[in-house]
Amino acid sequence: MTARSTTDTTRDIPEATVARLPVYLRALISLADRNIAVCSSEELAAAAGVNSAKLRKDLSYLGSYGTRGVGYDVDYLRYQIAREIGGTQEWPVVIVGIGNLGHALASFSGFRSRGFRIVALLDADASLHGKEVAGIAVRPFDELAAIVAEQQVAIGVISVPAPAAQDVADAMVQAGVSSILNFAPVVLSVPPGVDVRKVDLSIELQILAYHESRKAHTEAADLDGMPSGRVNSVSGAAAPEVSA
Amino acid sequence: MTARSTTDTTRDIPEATVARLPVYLRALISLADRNIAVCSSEELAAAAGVNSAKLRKDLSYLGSYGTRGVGYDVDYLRYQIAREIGGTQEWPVVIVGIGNLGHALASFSGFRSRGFRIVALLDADASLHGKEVAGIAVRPFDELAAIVAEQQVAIGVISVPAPAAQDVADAMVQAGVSSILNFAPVVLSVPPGVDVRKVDLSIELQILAYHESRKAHTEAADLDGMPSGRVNSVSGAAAPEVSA
DNA sequence: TAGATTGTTAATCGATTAACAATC
DNA sequence: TAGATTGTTAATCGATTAACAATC
Repeated sequence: MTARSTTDTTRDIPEATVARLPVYLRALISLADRNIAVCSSEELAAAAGVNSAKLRKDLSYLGSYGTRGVGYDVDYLRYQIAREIGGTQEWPVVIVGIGNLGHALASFSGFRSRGFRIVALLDADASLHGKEVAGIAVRPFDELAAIVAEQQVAIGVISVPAPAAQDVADAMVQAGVSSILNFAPVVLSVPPGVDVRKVDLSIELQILAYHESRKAHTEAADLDGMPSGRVNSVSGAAAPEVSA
Repeated sequence: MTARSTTDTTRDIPEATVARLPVYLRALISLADRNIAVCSSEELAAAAGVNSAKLRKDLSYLGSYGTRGVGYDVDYLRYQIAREIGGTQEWPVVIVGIGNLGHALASFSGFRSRGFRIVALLDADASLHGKEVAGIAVRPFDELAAIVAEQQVAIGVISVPAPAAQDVADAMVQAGVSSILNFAPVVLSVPPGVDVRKVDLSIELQILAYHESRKAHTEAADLDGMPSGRVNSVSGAAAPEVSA
């Protein structure tokens, strides 16, 4: 019955909290860049676009890293969060599908700076092989298994057209990848133990359109100038996981 | 106190449900393409990667569009969902920031096929002006206000580097855009009434890495081959909205 | 000590799920 | 009528929030 490892230091952190930790980390980095050494939960929450109660609750799952009456040491908290979310190690990543989107992903500097190293770009299209994208040569899709084994790749990114996505996922799983970020607009089937997160660009727009179409109705009623302060907005993609 | 319009036919649909409606719509289109005229909640749920109880609950917010003992008429349900999420009209969209990502977004065929028409590509970089991307000429960022007004643009996409994102958001809001899809890794401030959704590529990978780092511990315990069926995975980005 | 701010509790809210009565 | 499947209810679960005791 697959007993849990006994080394269970891992307090389990709620999914919603896990999804916000990278946001807090980014906010802390931004504060550190501005030479701010200490911050209150109120300040950090503002920088992260959440309310302070939620922030404190989230941080409480990690431990007690603040000082009552004072606040949080920016560098210390930053280190603790980075450690918690595995940001202190480097993760090798493969990208499969080097079309427009794959090209953009390969060129995206944010991955590297957050501990992800793109070790290979793969595409089934032979006309792309050998071409360099962001300084990395595109290689044949067939080499996936060898690359994953050799470089210990745990995370794969799928940016192929929808009809090819399931086959790519199957090959990734077969090769030993156990976390997949999927940009193809399809529901992937994967065995238990494999995590899939999906980024679906049209769906994001469709959700906006839904709310937009509802706004039209009440627009007239809002014309009497109501106070219009600014609100920090975060709507990170907090997606449910898959497969135990 | 901004009274609600009296034309309140809108049963209010939970956010989590709204985020899944586009997934159901896509599943129905796929069924229709395979000439399937009727489906049960069980079948549709499988195609959408959710369980059938959730699907039925979600659909119940729209109305009673099924037939007990029979199932759902694919075309009819498809139409009803499309109507509900505003997919029967066309939404003009502007994209600001035509770097690698903006280029990929402009070329993405999924937008057009889901009722979004890209009416303009804007960039502050003069060297891009006049260049065509996906058949659309890149224009100066300055023209934003004129374009939004002229084409009645409600939805804007931000794919500029992080430091420029807030300025772009401000200009969009000023011009009359009230829904923003933000790809820049920053927390945007917008006035109430403006919706922001955020797609944050590094954060998606960081969430995967978090779970991945926890998997390592229990790996050994899982070696005794447990049943490993397949599981449909959906982890759409179900993001909380912003600003009332 | 007085003031500030954390970490935690408890209440509330929203989402998920199983079960089943309604009904084709 | 018997079998199938929806739409809804009620229980459960997880996330958010306000409030405040603990404590620097």
